[in-house]
Amino acid sequence: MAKKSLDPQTLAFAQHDHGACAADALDYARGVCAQQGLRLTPVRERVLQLLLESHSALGAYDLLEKLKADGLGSQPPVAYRALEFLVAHGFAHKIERLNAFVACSRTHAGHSPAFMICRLCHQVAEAHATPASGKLGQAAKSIGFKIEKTVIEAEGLCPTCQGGAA
Amino acid sequence: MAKKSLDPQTLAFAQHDHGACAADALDYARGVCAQQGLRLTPVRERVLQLLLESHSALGAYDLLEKLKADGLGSQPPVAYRALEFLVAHGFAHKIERLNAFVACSRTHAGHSPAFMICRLCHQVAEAHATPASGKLGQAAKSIGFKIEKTVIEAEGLCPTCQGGAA
DNA sequence: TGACGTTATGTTATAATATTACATTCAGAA
DNA sequence: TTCTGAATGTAATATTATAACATAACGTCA
Repeated sequence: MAKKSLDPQTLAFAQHDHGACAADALDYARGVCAQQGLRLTPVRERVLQLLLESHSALGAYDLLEKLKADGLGSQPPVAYRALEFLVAHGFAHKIERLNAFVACSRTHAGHSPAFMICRLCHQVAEAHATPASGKLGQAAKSIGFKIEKTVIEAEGLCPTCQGGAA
Repeated sequence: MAKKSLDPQTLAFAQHDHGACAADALDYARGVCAQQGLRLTPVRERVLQLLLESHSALGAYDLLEKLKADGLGSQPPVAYRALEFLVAHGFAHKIERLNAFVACSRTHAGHSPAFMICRLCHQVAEAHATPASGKLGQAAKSIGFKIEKTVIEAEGLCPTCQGGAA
């Protein structure tokens, strides 16, 4: 029985007001873009919205279909370019394990994220990692490897799916 | 100036007798297979050999080309099936970040590996991770997420490439 | 031995993910 | 307005991966 965490970093598996969660994230992205002179264009904003609709990872082609439905672009590069922008600016992350993308839960800036992927419900929770401090960091240091980026993804069962069905 | 580590886990970036390194790994795999009644068939053994030739990750299609040259199979499933076997039994690992595969440096059994990928020379070193103990483990525990498998991959510069060229 | 069940391989086709290249349009600065 | 760079539209194609089914090899046990 995990404590009923309200840690916004790992919201995905907790009950929460998802409408507000998504709206906040979108507002945040709009703010950052305004501040930094980034262009949150219709395609980019729509992709972010689509990612924010759930805490699941979506493939580029899933997104592309929805964009099509909105009349916002129909060829793969449209989706990939929007995702590239969102990832570059930290509004989304790629889940390498799934070749898919999630919105950033953005509760910490300039972070090095870690993800927990439920193999049943496919939701993805984001946590903050400190790769430099663990075994990996030690190993890197001891051999002189300079870490620039880390991919940290755990696959398993979320609290809900552990109890429930198959 | 990292210490001249002889840690076999992170051999990739250190000078070592690679012929022996590869031969040992192959012998080890043969032994395990003999012991456990696993069939290290010609295709599987050849794929392992190919992976062992370098400490770089190879794509399934790279391997397939080499298999072709050996007359050992020419269609994708041949390579993927051999890789599936090798990964399932811990003789190789998939590097999710690269959609490619490396031989296991197998210096620890039943492990949870972490990888360091040099973005210049493309070599990959393997280290032993303890995901349960770091921030990720804490986060998982606190929300009740049950980790079954972890992907831990660092991208950056190996000692050699830091000093050297571009 | 030979018939059977299982595991592995061969092969075709296709699915899923991602990028290149080039034309066009749009937004903002000069 | 004109220019410039950024963003988008679009076609084509590259790369990674799997499904499905036929055939062959292997082991076992009657």
